Amino acid sequence: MNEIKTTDAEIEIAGTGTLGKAMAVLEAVVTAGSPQRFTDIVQSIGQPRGTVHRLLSHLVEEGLLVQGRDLSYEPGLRLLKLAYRSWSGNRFRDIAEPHLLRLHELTGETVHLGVLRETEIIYVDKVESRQTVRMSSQIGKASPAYCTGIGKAALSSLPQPELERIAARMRFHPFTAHTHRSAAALLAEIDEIRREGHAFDREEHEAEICCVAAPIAIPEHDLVAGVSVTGPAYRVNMAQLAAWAEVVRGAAGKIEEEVRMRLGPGRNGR
Amino acid sequence: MNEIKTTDAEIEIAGTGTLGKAMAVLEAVVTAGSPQRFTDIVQSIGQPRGTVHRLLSHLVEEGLLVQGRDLSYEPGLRLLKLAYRSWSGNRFRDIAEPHLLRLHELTGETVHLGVLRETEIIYVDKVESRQTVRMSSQIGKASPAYCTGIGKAALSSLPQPELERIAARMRFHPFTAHTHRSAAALLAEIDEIRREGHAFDREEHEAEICCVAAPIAIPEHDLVAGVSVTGPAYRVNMAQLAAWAEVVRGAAGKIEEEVRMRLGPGRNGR
DNA sequence: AAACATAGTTCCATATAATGGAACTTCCAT
DNA sequence: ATGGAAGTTCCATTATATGGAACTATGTTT
Repeated sequence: MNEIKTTDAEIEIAGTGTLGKAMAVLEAVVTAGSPQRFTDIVQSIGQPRGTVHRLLSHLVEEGLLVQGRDLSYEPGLRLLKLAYRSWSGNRFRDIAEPHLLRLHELTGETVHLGVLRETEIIYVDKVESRQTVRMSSQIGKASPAYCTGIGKAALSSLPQPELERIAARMRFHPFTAHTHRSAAALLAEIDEIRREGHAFDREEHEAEICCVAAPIAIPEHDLVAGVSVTGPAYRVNMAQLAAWAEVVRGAAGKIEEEVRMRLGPGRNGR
Repeated sequence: MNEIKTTDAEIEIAGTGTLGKAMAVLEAVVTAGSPQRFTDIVQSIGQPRGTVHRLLSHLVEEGLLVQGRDLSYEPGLRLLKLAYRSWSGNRFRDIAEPHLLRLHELTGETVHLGVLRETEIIYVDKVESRQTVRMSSQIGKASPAYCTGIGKAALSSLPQPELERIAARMRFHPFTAHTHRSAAALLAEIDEIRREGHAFDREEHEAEICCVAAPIAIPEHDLVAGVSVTGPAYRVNMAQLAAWAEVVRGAAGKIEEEVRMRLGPGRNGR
């Protein structure tokens, strides 16, 4: 029992016992994006019905899921509450915020702060270009590292073996005509990014969206992140982005420095 | 073992077995708001060290917590990621959004959407008055129901027995001079709110902050929520709030109607 | 430096809680 | 009515969580 299923559609279950299974169920429901019925969940998890049923009851009792009158399961509010408290108490985000605001004032475009987690970038803060498009945050959104400016910048600050280990786990989905299609192509660009100190996203993730990003690396806190300035291609051409590269690098450097100062050295002063 | 500890400082552990304990540990770390050391956590949980230690390892392995070099524990990014997907896939929020924007245009002040969960209101969406003060969301923030406009509005739409059950569980913390100090006082105001159809927050939660709110109740989906328009007391006096009451009630009504239409009837057409 | 104190980690026999196959109930369609 | 699909409950079996205690690492005092 408890084998790791490797079928594509199924979610992997880690070696964290009961908690791992419960999280796999939670993830399955949350990822689906629409209310999931019992049978759907059983299928995506590949665990016996009795087990899945009990896990679901526990998740509902904990407020992590809610069950509607049609018996389908949806994410519960407790997740939002937990995330809010994590976010608002996050010292890295807190330290970076004024620098993001300054970067926004300088450029007038949207500024993002993202942290690398395995092969993904998770956005932890954002300053909107205007309130126009959509009102609210993409905070918590996860995007692949290989096709985003922050992602590539963050990757460029990793030691080569670590970078290669992570690159090997990526699945290169071709979002646009410009998306990297292989680890080799990505690694080649990373070399260049290391020399330049900044990365571009040339409509690699979304058509018509470009950005310039710089890495923030604080190895003594296991933190690999990045800042970026993003804009629509029609308004922000490559020359403009290149011109902003320096202030973006500057902001990244200042954030790095301030985090070092305020968070202190890690264990053993390493 | 597994007794429910009732000491004030300790976190209660539900009857959800291993998951319940793991969530109690997670909650303890997240709630603390600062990195928690092993011993801190053991104390706030009141479970044996061996057990807590293993739970922590599993939570770290799952990405729900991260452990710094000084061995302290902090919330991990996986929480943000899960919450983002829950939030962006939330149909109630999605349906309500245009109505919130319209309300913001009409009033020019900050508009909130919140859902009642036991004795608390959890904010699920927000339209900022300006981008001035702080850039980002209080989405996911939990506030007590008895001292917020949305909270009182939402409570007013509950059947009396349910209301009384919930009111009995509240602890009336006196945030300001105007905060209700007892269930009796709250229940009396709820009576009035039921007659009027809207609720005010007269600086009851935060000094200098007022609001007017209206309830959104969709019993067939177990949804009790509210919308509000909030402003600083110096700019928004009671007369102004009273004048907005009607549009707020209107927005709440339209949201209610549209949710009923698009989410369909619950089970048994109840 | 030695002795002490404190914090974190590992171990393992035991008890408890998770497991999962199967029986059962409910709901819906024909 | 009848058949079938979806959801729920049951319970003997087994795996997993438990937690007291021993252990290791770190840091403080004399």
